[in-house]
Amino acid sequence: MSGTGRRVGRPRAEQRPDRGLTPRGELLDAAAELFTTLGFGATTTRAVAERAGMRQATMYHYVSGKEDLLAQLLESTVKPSLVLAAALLAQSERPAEARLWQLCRSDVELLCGGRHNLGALYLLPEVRAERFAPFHRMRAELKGAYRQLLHRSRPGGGLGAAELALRTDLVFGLVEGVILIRRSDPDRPVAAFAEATADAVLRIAGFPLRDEAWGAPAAGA
Amino acid sequence: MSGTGRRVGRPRAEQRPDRGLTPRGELLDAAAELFTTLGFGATTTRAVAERAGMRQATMYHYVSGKEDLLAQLLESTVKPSLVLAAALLAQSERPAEARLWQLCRSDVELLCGGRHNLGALYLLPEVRAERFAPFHRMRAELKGAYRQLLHRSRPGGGLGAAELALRTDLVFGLVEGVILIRRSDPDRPVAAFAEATADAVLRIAGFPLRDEAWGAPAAGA
DNA sequence: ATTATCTATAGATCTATAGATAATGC
DNA sequence: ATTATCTATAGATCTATAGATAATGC
Repeated sequence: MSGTGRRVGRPRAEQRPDRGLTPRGELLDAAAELFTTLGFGATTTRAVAERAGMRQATMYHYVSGKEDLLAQLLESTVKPSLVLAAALLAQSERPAEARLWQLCRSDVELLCGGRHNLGALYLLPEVRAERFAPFHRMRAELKGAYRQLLHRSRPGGGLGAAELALRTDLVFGLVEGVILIRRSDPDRPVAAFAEATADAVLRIAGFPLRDEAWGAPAAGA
Repeated sequence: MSGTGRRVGRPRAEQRPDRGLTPRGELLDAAAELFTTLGFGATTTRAVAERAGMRQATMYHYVSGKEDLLAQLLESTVKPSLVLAAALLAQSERPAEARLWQLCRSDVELLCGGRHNLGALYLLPEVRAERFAPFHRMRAELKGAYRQLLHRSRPGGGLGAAELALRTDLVFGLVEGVILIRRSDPDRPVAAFAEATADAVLRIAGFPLRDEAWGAPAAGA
């Protein structure tokens, strides 16, 4: 696509090795680094463009501004989990608690695995703006999946609506809380941590410890 | 202190009802509102000063700039928990799990109780700067208290160092995760939520559900 | 001709300082 | 005299647009 060799248009002022990204991809990558490192408000369009290898004005050829980049970065942190959640909800033959565990682990890996702690962008006040409604909708949908899996799981089955909502919040809070944990310890190995978080979620949900009693697939609710 | 009546100095351009705060207090209050609402980078010195009832330049009479305000706001979100943690660590006659539960509840109430979601400021990239080292030190100290209480509690007693560190992270992550929960549901009643979070922390720590088995004071480790 | 990029810049900020001013205190 | 505040502003940005330029495509 953006392969080697001659490309149409005036050459860039500063040539750099081709990273195999589209210009928009280069901008997103630069924005991810700068937003999480310097902050959104403190990041200038010049900084983003220059780090992406182009002049400030050129950026407007590809995006309408910083918010455009932020919106896409946010959505990229939810979409894969949302796709997985939809698949898991359909697997009604598997015990709900095993599916809940898998969703948690994978969600934590997504939040902790990327090169930048993009989850930290969730808390930006700017994200409240109407412009980011699609992101908020996706996140609400993901939370809905957690709630359903909790509801269908063994100890969740008997819960009243209020109690179910509360546990959903706690579970979702723990999963997204890994954003803060990652912040204070950025180099932690991800895989084991993701599993430990998924274990903890099941404990919050009301299951006994996995290494004590859980492990063999339990009967579905 | 800043009571009624005549005050030294040129009067403010726009007179407003006295809120009983010092000028610095008015600035902190304005900054809390604006930082959490608009974002730190997007908040201008003019906005802070004007909302506090003075002109932009006057602000420099009291603070050296926005970062000064941010530093003090951050510290105010940890200090009360730190004081409580020190007191609890000294109460060696009480079961550690009861003290852990109390610390969690109180920490959540602090994070969710204030007029603004100041915890959301934790994730600002600006906060990494050397200038905020005191805040980071206080937070690390609070986390250390959680670790000790976990260690001294019944199920934590037998944990290896790595496992203890992991559970400390999960517990601390869940408690601070309430910042994100509050963000998506700002008007939740705090008291019940704080207790539910403390219950969840004990479950993560390895205790059975409070409403199933816990409640009577258990023997200390 | 089309495209991607560049340079240049108008207009709108924003921060932090300098110096003036309008109160009270003595 | 002291103090708290004001007005004014220099200097440094930053954003987004206008128009020029240097490639490839046909």
